[in-house]
Amino acid sequence: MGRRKVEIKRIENKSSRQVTFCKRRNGLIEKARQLSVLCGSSVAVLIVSSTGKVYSSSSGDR
Amino acid sequence: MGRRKVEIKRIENKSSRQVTFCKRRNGLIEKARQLSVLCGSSVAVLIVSSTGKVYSSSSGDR
DNA sequence: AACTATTTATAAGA
DNA sequence: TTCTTATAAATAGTT
Repeated sequence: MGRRKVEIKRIENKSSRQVTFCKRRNGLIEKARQLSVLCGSSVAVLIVSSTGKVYSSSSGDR
Repeated sequence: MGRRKVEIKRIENKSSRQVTFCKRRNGLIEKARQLSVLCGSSVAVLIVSSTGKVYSSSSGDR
């Protein structure tokens, strides 16, 4: 969903990968929240970046 | 992303909720897979439907 | 379950 | 790097 179609394979450029990680991580968590609210389901997401940082969200947080 | 803008609040109609759950659950899991591949990260998603069915995915599955 | 009109996410660019 | 915008992708309502 951007200026160009992107293949789903590892992004080699480190800074591009970092930017994409940040954007898509936020997007994924928002999608999880929406699914939870719209459908009354419980959703948990756990993400560990390639550098080892952990990000998580769950419908129980709110 | 549909014919109409949708408010993020519980869908009251049961069959609509079921259809939306199925579509968005699949979408969420695909987004998780893409994030994992693009950015070399580990991603796990756990979903429990309002009827108690459990769905999960993790980058380790593959 | 398959189809599109439309909204939303986001890849590049500023 | 924070904001913008063109385009790809997801999906709401329809068939």
